This record gives sequence, structure tokens and C-alpha cells, in this order.
Amino acid sequence: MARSITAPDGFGAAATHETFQLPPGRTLDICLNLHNAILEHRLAPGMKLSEDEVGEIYGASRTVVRAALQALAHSGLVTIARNRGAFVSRPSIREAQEVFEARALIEPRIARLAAHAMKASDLKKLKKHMDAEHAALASGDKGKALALSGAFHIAIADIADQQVLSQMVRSLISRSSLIIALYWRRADTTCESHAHHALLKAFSEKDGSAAEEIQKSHIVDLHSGLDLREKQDPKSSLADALKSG
Amino acid sequence: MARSITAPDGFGAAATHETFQLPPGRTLDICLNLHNAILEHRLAPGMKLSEDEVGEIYGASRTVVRAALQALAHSGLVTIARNRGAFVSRPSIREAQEVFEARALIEPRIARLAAHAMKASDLKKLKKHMDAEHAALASGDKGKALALSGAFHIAIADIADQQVLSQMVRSLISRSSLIIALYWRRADTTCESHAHHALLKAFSEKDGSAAEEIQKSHIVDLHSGLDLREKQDPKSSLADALKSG
DNA sequence: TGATGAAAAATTGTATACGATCTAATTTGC
DNA sequence: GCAAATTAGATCGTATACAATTTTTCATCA
Repeated sequence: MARSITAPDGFGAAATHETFQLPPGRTLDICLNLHNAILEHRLAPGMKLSEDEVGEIYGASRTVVRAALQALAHSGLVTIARNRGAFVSRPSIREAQEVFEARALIEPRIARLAAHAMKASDLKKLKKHMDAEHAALASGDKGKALALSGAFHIAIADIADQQVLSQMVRSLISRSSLIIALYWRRADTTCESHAHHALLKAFSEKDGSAAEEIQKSHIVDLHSGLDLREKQDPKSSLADALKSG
Repeated sequence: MARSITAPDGFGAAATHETFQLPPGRTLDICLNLHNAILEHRLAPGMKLSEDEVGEIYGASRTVVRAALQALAHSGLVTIARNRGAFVSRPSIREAQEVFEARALIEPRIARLAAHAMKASDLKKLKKHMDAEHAALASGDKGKALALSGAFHIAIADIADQQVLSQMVRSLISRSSLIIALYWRRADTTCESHAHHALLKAFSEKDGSAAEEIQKSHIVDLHSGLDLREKQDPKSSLADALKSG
């Protein structure tokens, strides 16, 4: 069965062909599809992505699948181990810290630029994103809601019209999705929406400084929603327990 | 003739296996080699990188070469056009602007972090980098001098010990090399050294604020050394000339 | 002479085959 | 019964073959 690829829907699809610097084609299709699946948490960190299996699913040969997996590896969503294959990445605690620190550096700047470049049509688009996110949350699809929340941040970067920074943000947000899958501790995802609402207000007033400030706190807040304490692995903790017993 | 690959020398080699998120192997070897060649301006922007030709040079099959070219495409040094092949990228004026704006945002922060993390051994390493750069410049190898100048910036990022930001800087500096090949206008490359000296002083005094400030001016200065005025392309200028004649 | 079009050559896109390496299951020895 | 070694299976790394596409060449005609 060839061509059973889900068409990327207008909203969830945060990645374009520029994300992977690949020409259009089947390799790119598979990239985008896997990318979405990972962002929506349908593929969990650590999961094996066998070349044969993926090829079977998409009706493509290993040649094409390999290229797709290597592209995803370069964007950090997939980790390839020689002679062992490809796995959905498991960002370390260290990497999680750094990703959110990088976001706290870059995204506020982008928010400021976006506020200055903001047009009426852009505001409408952002509003639609928010509505879609609410709808997904209401229907109970947390994975999709998270992906849409990321898409909101990417939409801002696109409005700022800075392609280089925008690519960086895309990569950081993709990795954030994995990080959240691994380390998120809060039950409420709703706090997000408040920040997004506040951003929208700043944008509508073309208040760059406010947008920058709000975005910065928003990201710091997201960061603080993670549980990034080192957990000693079971083996050593067992040894400790027995030693002191 | 297999295995005629130049061993990446300790200094010029700014890229590691993490730059491409590839496991060690021949694909990575070819990546690093092409990467260095581009950074040292031995391969000019726009040059065709035929799969057969590259494969012949490195004694590898097209399978391996293709993977290497796609990895380089993802890092922005190579542009792939479907059914037409791979070319050394020609960054647009727009992209040039954005790359240096991004550097001006990220690198000063890294310089500050590096200043705080700086150890005596790190200072020595940086000094060695500068000496190597001077040596290359003295011997007239401008390409190598430029690559080493980039390596200096990357070394700072490594000292700051921020892998995520470090990867971004690597990518930006690689692209800067192409940008300089296309748009550099100054004859003197020596101005660089002064900034690097000043940075070294700030580092030795562990003065983070000074390092941040110096790095920012340094990058703005580099940016101002480019000629980024739009040149109307020959075709349209010809049309204009005839229309008004 | 210059433009047009068709045929030939070169180059990339993809599938498949085979060897190398890793994983696991089974056997063997203690 | 348990650990180590061996073997069978699965998976990846690479080369090569063929199809699809582009580029070049060259003959033809206005």
C-alpha cells in the first residue's frame, strides 16, 4: 500500500520544507509526517524507528526512509546510533535546561520584532491558532494542543520575518516537545493560554517592549513547569538502600 | 584510490560529529572534509558538487556521498535542487543580514558565560588559536586564517559549555564564511585580531560584562565590513538601459 | 545567422542485493 | 540452576543497477 501518508493539516504542520533544507519529494513527506507524529506525542521518546518498519508504513524503500531519518537526526528529534538504528531522541536534563535558556534568549527578541511588523491579517492568523488550540484541548487531544501551542510560537517568528532566527526557534520548539513529554510535571496546561492572550494584546497595540517582556516570562514559566531534578537510576539507588539497611 | 581523505587538523576543524548529528563513519569524514574546504574558501559559493565527482575524489559510492551532501544541506552550507544536484550555497543579502543579526544576539551572551567559566587552560587554548591565525595570515593563507578566526569564536562557545547555543554559533559561523566570500569589501583582515586580543584580556580578568560588550561591537564591526547593497542583476539593468535610451 | 526542436549524454532518484554488525535465543559447561 | 559461549536472526552500511529527469548537442528550418 503506497501513499497512505496523512496530508499535513494546515495547523499542526509547523515544519516546512525549509526546516529540513530538502527539496520536495517523498523524503520530505516522510520527514514532515514523522515530525508531526513526534510533536503530537504519538511517538514517545526512546521509541525505535526501524528503517524497514517505517518504509513499510509509508510504502517507500529504505533509501528514502534513511534520508528522512538522517534529516530528523540533524534537527535533533531523532538520534542515530551506528549499526543500531534510529530512535526518537531522549533529551537529557542538561539539554532541557539549555533549550529553554536559548528560547529565553531568542524568543523575546523575536516577539519584539513581530510586534513591530504585525499586520491586521497576522493578528487574525494568531487568533485562529489560539482557537484551534482551545478546540483541541476541549476535545481532550493533549498532544495536538501542545503541537498547536508550539505552532503559535512559530507563527510569531514567521511574522517577525526573520528566517534565520525562525529556523532556530522551530528547532528549539520541536525539542521542547520532547522535553515536555519527558519532564512535564504540571497537570494544568491552561496557564499557557493566558500568556498567549497577553501576547496577542501586546501585539494588537504594537507594543514591542511589552511583547518582549511577556514572552520572556512565558518561557521562564514554561521552564519552571518542568521537573529537571536528577533522578538517580534504579540500580544505584537499590545499592544505596541495601548499604544503609 | 580509497582513503585519500585529509585528516582534519586540530585547529581548522571547527566541526565535530555533533555538528551533523551523524555517527562516526565515512559519511561523517566526507562531511567534515567538505565543510573545511568550504570554510577555507577552497570551494567557492555556487560551485557544483556532483555526486559522482565527489565520490571519485573520496573513493566512496554515491550512497555515502549523498548522505554527506544532505547533511551539509541541512547545516546550510550546501543547497540541493531536486533533479539538479548539490551546490555550495550562495547566501542572499537578506540571509547575510539575518546571520549577523543573530550572531549579534547570541555571541555576546556566550562571551559573558565563557568569561565566568574561563579556566587557565582555556585561556591558553584561545591564545594558541590566535597564534595559529597569525601564522596563517603571515604565510598568506587567507582562507585558513578566516577559518581559524571562526574557530576562535567556536572555541569560546565550547568554553561557555552551552552545547545548544554552541551548535547554533557553529552553524552561523559556517554561513558567515560563505557570506564573507561573497560580500567582504575590506582589504584588511587584521582589524579582527584587535577585537580578539581585547576579548582575551576581558577573559583573563573574568570580566563578563566587558567580554559581552566587546563581542557585540566585534560582530557589529564584522557586519559593517560587508557590502550588502543590492546589485541589480545584469538582465534587468539591461532592460532598464534600453527602456530609457 | 539565429532560433527551434529532437536526440544523445550526463546526472540524479529510487530500489534492491549483499556483506557487516548487533541482538537474542539456544546450547554448553560448571 | 546459572553463567558464558555459540549460533541464528534481524538490522544496518554500502555498492550497484535501472528509471526518471535534466542538460547538452546537433541537425533543421526560417
